[in-house]
Amino acid sequence: MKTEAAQSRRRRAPEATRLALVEATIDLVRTAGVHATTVDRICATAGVTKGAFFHYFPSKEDVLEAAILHWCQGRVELYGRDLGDTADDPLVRLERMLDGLAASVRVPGEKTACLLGMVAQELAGSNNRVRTLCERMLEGWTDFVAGLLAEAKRRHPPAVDFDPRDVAWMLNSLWQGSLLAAKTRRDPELVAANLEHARAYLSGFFDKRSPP
Amino acid sequence: MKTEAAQSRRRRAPEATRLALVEATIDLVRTAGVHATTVDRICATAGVTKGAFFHYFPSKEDVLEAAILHWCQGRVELYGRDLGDTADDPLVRLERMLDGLAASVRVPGEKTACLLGMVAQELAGSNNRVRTLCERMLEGWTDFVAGLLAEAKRRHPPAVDFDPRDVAWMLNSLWQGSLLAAKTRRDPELVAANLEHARAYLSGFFDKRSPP
DNA sequence: CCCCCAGCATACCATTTGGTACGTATGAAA
DNA sequence: TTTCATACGTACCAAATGGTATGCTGGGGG
Repeated sequence: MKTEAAQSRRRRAPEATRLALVEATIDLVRTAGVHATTVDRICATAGVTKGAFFHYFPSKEDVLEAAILHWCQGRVELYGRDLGDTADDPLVRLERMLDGLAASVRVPGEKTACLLGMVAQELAGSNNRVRTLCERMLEGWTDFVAGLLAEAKRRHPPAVDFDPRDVAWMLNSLWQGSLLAAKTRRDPELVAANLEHARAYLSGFFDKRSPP
Repeated sequence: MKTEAAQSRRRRAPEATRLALVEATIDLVRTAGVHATTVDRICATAGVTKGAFFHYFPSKEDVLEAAILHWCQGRVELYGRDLGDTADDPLVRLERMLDGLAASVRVPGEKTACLLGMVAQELAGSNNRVRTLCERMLEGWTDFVAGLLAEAKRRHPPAVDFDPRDVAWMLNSLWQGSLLAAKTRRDPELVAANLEHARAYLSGFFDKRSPP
């Protein structure tokens, strides 16, 4: 961890310090959950003191929200690259997305956990502010996938009809549940196996070869 | 909450007191998570004092484990009833299971949360004892479903081959993820919709009508 | 009838936690 | 060169938390 904010202690680098705190939060929450991630530990991981922490964030809840935003933005960028050109066939882009997701849990040092899932599971029942934010983020991702599915329907009239948003939510749910199960079993390959089922299910809709 | 253990304060009812503590733990953890569920709150909900708590459980982790065991036993009994006779067609029993799961989130006062999922999400990365217990419980459920699927394969040779355990893990993952998403969106119907996709996927395997 | 131990209740404790008060260093502007 | 707001660091605090020590109490065995 210990970003450059640690070394350049008294050197002014506000953005770097803030980012270090946000990334430390992401890292800690993903491994231990929200409540087990204390402000002190965030500071220690980021290499700054409490004074710095509360200079940037009025409360612990505020770093959490910043962390969620930063995390989701990062994921959008990551998967966005994987998907390739927007002009490509939506079905191909969908395939690339599944490949990208499977690949993301196979990265050696990477934890098998989604920040959004961790936070939502822990706080959805008790903190409505955070719950709403998680809902918005989940919805964003689902909308994107639903868009791909809708475009795929238009370009490749499916053999069986389906509701894009409905299917997108199913994929999102399966993804979250897969991470949960994989982490519990300590077997990232479970995610890949589940994504293969998702792929098979999707291909069931479009199974007659369609014109380019 | 407040079970009869509250009223019969000085009345000796060891089993009732223990059960009250376990059920209070289940209830609280399902809504707020593990770390947010304090020993004090468990005691208050169960209507007993800390002295009683530590008389039955050496530590907080021990109630948690007892809660997990009790919860899983309760679920096995609940769904066991829904499935009907063991001699029935496994495919029919599978359908009943999906119906039972969908129904379980529609119960009016019921929370949209699985104790196992909550605990696993929060502790799998930090507490190996509890993680292992959760893994065993998840595996138990998966084995059961895999057994049904294997029996279904035997009785109704499927059009497309599949690995029962693999599919069972997928269903388990989808279930957990659906609860997570439904809780975040505050929409239990999402679970039902996702289970319909599961049903459709399964029927894809057995889609040619087979003899009774 | 008395004793004694399981089954609680009460009071307390050390540590941790989120948060505050306030001091100090830095660099850019005047 | 002085000024001054920003960007931190240090020292502290009240509350919460998991856990302990110890005392009381009722009912079943002797």
